[in-house]
Amino acid sequence: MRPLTIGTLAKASRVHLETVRYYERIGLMPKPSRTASNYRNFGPEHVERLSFIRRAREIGFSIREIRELLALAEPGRASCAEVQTLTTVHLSEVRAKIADLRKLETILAGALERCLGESAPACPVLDMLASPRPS
Amino acid sequence: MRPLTIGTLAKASRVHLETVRYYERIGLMPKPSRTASNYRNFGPEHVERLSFIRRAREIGFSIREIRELLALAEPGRASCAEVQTLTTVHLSEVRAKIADLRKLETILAGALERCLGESAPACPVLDMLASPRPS
DNA sequence: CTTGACCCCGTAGTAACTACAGACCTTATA
DNA sequence: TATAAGGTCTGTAGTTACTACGGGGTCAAG
Repeated sequence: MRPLTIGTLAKASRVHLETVRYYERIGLMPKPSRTASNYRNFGPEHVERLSFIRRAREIGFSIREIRELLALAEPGRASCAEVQTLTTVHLSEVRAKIADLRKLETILAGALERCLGESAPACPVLDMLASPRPS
Repeated sequence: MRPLTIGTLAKASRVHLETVRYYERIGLMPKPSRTASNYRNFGPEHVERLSFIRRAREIGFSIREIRELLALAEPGRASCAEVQTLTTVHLSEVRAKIADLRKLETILAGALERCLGESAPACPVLDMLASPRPS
């Protein structure tokens, strides 16, 4: 098969082309070999790694966390326990964020409900933002 | 009372001092008057406006949205309907985010559960990230 | 041989701050 | 009055994770 150019790699792993270059710049992806005309030349292992990264991003891991995951995924380092720790931390962050957003949801929905009620002398949303003690 | 310096204003409205300057730079806060020695000199209306902004940020409104809210809050423009629209849009964004995070939560919790199960030949989290079809 | 699609690099822009550096000013204490 | 601590000034750069651009070189098809 043809040498894998950056565009093909990007499509294969469903990562934006410019993002591939970005990942290389920040050292998340290894520098690939180059053709005579200086084009990047990737192999299947790059597709795999890049797809791994994309999936991890989709699950909400940060670049820093992905670096750790990739290190832990190295052969010989099958340290499931450490991966578990990382994932647990991440999960609890996700849960904290959900809890926060649910509070916001309640606040916003409450204000909007008051908008629909008849007894609104002023705008309930603006009131809430203007006064120190929102309902 | 003393002229309200930036530090005092920051404390009173519970906004980081540097953020106050930032808000002024981007035109979210009006430029205050200055003392003879070029210190910013604020009044109670600044505390109010800054607190309004902080509460709106806490509820997750973007700076752009807050600009609109502030414009709508101007006296004479009591356009509750427009505020309601803005808030409704924001609420649906919050709900969408919650839905996304809940999916992540399920995925992460599922992988971790498999970690605890006995039948783990490899790391379930890494497996999930490595294979195109996670369970 | 030309056209269009691809690739190169470096830089700058995005959101919403936060953190300096180096200078000046004010207030409290000795 | 001197000085030391702490507050304020400006402008710039760093943060996260990209995305977009400009100005060029390269490759494959017709």
